[in-house]
Amino acid sequence: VKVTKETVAENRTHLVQAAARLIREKGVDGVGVAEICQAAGLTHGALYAQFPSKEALAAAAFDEAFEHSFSKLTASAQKNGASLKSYLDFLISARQRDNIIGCPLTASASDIARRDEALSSSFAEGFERMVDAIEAVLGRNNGELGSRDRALTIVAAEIGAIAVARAIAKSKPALSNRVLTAAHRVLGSLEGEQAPSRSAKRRKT
Amino acid sequence: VKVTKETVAENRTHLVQAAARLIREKGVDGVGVAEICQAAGLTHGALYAQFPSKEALAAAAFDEAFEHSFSKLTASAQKNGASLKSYLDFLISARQRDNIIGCPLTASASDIARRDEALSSSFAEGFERMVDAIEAVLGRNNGELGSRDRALTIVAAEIGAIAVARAIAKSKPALSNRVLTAAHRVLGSLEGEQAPSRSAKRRKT
DNA sequence: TGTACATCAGTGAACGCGCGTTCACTGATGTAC
DNA sequence: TGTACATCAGTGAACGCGCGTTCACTGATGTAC
Repeated sequence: VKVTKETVAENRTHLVQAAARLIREKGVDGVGVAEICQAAGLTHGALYAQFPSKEALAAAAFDEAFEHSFSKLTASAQKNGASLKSYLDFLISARQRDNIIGCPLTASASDIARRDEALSSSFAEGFERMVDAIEAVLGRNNGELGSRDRALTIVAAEIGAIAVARAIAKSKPALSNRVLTAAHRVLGSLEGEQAPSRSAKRRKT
Repeated sequence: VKVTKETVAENRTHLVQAAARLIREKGVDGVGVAEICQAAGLTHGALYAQFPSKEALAAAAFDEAFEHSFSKLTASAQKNGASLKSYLDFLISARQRDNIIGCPLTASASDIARRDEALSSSFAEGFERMVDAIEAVLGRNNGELGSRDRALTIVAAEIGAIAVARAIAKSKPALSNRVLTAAHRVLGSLEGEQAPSRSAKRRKT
């Protein structure tokens, strides 16, 4: 049944969004194409009119999920002043841990290493964007630690903290919460002192 | 073919070790029972004389891998003085990233959340042991951050750093290395100052 | 604007395949005597 | 110690199942005239 161009685009969007949600929830191997297509309101055969394979859909879903998550992050952080604390409030929280359609970085970190290079590239790009965003709100000095090193560590640590918190949520919920609050507090301490801004310097002289 | 009790025990060990290696490498879903049994020198049917299911073997493999990895960690760290740096040298390195039979915490963090509670418990136990080991070598004071919070964060961050380094190794090897060195340096800064020991106090008075 | 028809997104049955698991069978082990 | 036999770890064919993918077909769309 041929459909309008509009419908084609809508169907593709539904497909990608359904894939993003289900893959985040169950993993790439944990969800079938039939289930994804059904969630998108289509039959499983329809997928192959839009994508050459399940893996290609997964890559598109990953990009989509990252875009969505990143825009929510920056919106939330900027509303609250774009400080390191505002980012951490969003990223390291029970809400993020329990969120079905949360950040794809945290959902599939250890999965990615075993998949196509396309997914590795997607992941790396998303990771770098996140690191850039964090670095932008860090002070320049923190002992001998540069802002880039701290930003890289904060993002990697956030990913680890959420992954751990999710992994142990079933068996040790209290410890899971503790990991989140500890990581939030400790990573927050890496903000560093802001080097005097140019306007502040000018005021002094 | 009935075999001696010794052989039974050996076969079981081979089975668990092969499973630990292959699951770490390919993930629980990425490796089949036939492949595991073949690697252990058995046919696939033999598994069910020892374990009720693949998932049960996976749990045993996880415990085994953790035990093995933890004993190597403590041995290596104690040889080098059991400081935070000696732990980080072992845990956050290219060697650890590329190691096939590395720490199971890092291999399957994001996998665990989607599996049985048995695996979640195993993971939580391993995580806590690691946190205890790290906390034992931390100084008591580091600004307002308690040693428990810092230890929890260091282990979670280590897991995240290795997961990220593995995920992006294929597409951005330089960035992968940078994540490791950054995490090593920044987490090392969380060691904290040692509160004066009792003997030192006594010397003062 | 109205008509004829080529296009192609979507359908759903069917495909081969590999999976985890089962089971009748084998034959050396380990035990009872 | 020697013999008879029950045990059961291991074998490998077979099972049902769900997977990703293919394909002949459908029928509304969108275009050519």
